[in-house]
Order: sequence, then C-alpha cells, then structure tokens
Amino acid sequence: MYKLIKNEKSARRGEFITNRGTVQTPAFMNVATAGAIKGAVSATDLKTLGCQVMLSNTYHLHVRPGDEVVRDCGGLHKFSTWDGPILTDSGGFQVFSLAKLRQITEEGVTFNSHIDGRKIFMGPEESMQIQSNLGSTIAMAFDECVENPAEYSYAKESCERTTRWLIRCKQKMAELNRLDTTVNPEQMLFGINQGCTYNDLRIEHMKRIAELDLDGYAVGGLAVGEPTEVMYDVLENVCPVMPDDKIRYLMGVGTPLNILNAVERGIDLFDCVMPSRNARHGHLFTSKGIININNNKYEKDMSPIDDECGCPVCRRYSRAYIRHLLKAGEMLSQRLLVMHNLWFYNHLMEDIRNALDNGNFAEFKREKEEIYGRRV
RNA sequence: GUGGAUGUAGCUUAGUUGGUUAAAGCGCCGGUUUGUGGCACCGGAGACCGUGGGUUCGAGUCCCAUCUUCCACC
Repeated sequence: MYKLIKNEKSARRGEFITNRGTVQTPAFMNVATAGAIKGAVSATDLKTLGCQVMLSNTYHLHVRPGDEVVRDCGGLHKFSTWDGPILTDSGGFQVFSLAKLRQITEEGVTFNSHIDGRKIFMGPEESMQIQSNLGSTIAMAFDECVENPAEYSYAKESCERTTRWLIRCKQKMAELNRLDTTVNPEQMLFGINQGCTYNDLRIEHMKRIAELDLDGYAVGGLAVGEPTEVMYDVLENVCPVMPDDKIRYLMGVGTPLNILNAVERGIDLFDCVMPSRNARHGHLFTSKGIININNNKYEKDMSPIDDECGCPVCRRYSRAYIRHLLKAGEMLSQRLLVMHNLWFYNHLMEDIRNALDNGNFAEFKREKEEIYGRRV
C-alpha cells in the first residue's frame, strides 16, 4: 500500500507499506541479481549501507540454483538472510538483454540459457510461478522491453502483447497466492508501462493497465538507447496518468541526475546496476562529482574517496590504498568500492526525502544537479 | 680460453625465401558502463629492432667486428 505524505509540485514524498516493513520513498533498490550484491557485499552490510529494498532476478535464480531449490530452502528471504522487502524482476529485461538468444511468441519467450545454452521457456505464468517460488515481497509483471529506437508498429504490437501478458500475470498470481503451499501468500504484483518513446502509446497503455488495480506501477523500457531528454519527456507524459494512490517505479534508472529529474516528475522508486557495476570498475560517486579511482593522480592520495561521506569505507580507507587494491585485483577493492557507491545512492535518496519533507526539493535539485554530473 | 646460443615496447615474445608507416599479450595512461550474459568493453602512449661497419635499389632479416646474457667443454 502506498501513502502519499507530502508533495512538492509533481515530486512525491511517501511510504510504501509491505509485509516486510515500510519503505520510505523516494527510494533506491539495491540490485542483487542472483540473490547477492556483486562485490562481496552481504545482507548485513546492506542494512549498514541504508538499503531499504533488495532487487533480485527471476531469470537468473531460475537458471541457478533453480526457483524450486529456493522455495524448498524457505524462500529468498530465508535463503539470502535479507529480511527486508525484496522485489524480483520478472525476466522481462532478459527478453531485451539476451536478444540474440531468444524467440518471442504470444505464449512467451524461449531463451537459450547463458549458463549452459539449454532452452528455457518463460511466459507470464512461468514468471509468476518462479517469483512465487522465490517468495519475493513484490513480483514484477512479465513484459517485453523493446530497444530504442523502435518502429511505431512494432512498439504498438509489443505494447498490446505486454498488456495481454499482464492480465495473465494478474490471474496467475491470484491463483498462486490462494495456494497454501505458497511461500509468501501476500505477494504483490506491479504492472509495467511500455510504449517506447511514443507518448500516445505510453499514455494509452498506462491508462489501460491502471484499470487492473495492481499494487504498483512501473515505467519500463526507458534508458535503453534513447536520449535522456526523451526519457524525461516520456515521464512528463506518463506520470500524470499513473494512479496517485499507487507507488511509481522507474525501472533500471539511473544516474544521480536521472533520479533527481525523475523524482521531480513524480517517480517514487528506482533500481540500477550503475552504482555497483561502475564501482567495480573504479568509477565512484562523491559529494563533489564523479571520480575514477584508477587515475594515476590518486596513486599517493591518502584522503578518503569522499571527505564528506560517512560510509564505513570513507571513515577508514584512503584513495591510494583502494586504488592499489583495485590495480592488484584484490577482492577487497570490489567490496570497498561497491559499499561506497551504494551508500552514496541510498543517502542521496535520504537527502531527497529530507528535501521533500522540508519543502526545498527544487532548490536541492538545482544545487546537486550541477555537482553530480561533473567529473573531478 | 674454445664452441654454441641470445639480444625487437617497461616485461614476455612474433616477425615468413631481405620489400611499403615493425606485430601481439601483459603492464602503463585515459574513457565507457542505466529492470547486471560485465574482475567486462573501447581507445591511447610507448621500439633510432644491443652497438659500429659492410653487401644491396632496399636490412629487424645476409656478412664482419664488438659488447651483453646464458649454456656446454677445456
């Protein structure tokens, strides 16, 4: 259930209540694709880093270790030891990212597994069954994420199929939640808006899926090749037709700047691999801008990554040492780098919430926008 | 001392019967990364081919000398 606490123009400060606790929004979900944050960051670390929601992936956990294994181990919460809310992505994005290894029909999608090449069929019912076995707090609808730019005719066709799939998802989820063998019988379902960069398709699709009265709504298929300005334009068109009393999730986005702009337009929830993936490659977010710890200029720099950061890494380790660990291929570098970036993102969201609480989000955004995009 | 190997980018090497701006891996430098097929990907700098002569239209490649390192034998 979503509760709007306060708004500043289109930007929303709210709470999202789940059977695993209340999420203060706007919030950023930390991506743990295979049930763990890449970079040796544990579930207990996530609490320290200010993470509210963990995100895992249906496709990846189905391939390995298998969703039935997770179910038999008591569900993903017990399995991973993360006791806060978990959102599972449906495998829809893999329709996009594994494009070379797939075939789409009305029934669903056939992939070749990226692990061993074997054929895997996934449709709406399969995705719901898997997510039910995982027992996540929130399941995502099985959709097709289309690459931009796309032909109007294909975008429309794909969008309509995603609607038909969503109806099947809703029905299957209701059935599964009624079974007494279900790990989480209160599992929620979010619908996903598609329509590529065509605002008429986006708006029509959003209105249509809003009628289904789901637990939340996501905007998908953005940040997949279109210019940033186009993404903002789509959000400006779609947010006004999203239900006010439901949480709004922008999938896979993004940079700190993207997040500020999306919050301004009315988005409540985000996820992105950027803080973790970039961290593993030495690309760090700081209160002064972006740094690349690989750069030679940090060789003897004994200051922390960010001297204004309160994260456990910045309180103890120097840039010089972390750079050395990264260059030397030490595992500890991955852990320290990822922890810093996740802290940065989670605390950026906290700062955004505070700004909304204080009614000075616009000012906050203007100030941070200048800083967060630049390289230092 | 004698005989035999060796010498090409910071490192390890490839360079065909002599033929245009000498190649690669690693390292170094810089960049990319948006519902994670990602310890990944893209780009860049860097070599008077041990040194000095010679043969040739042309030499990293052939010849001579010299030095380096290594091996074997006295």
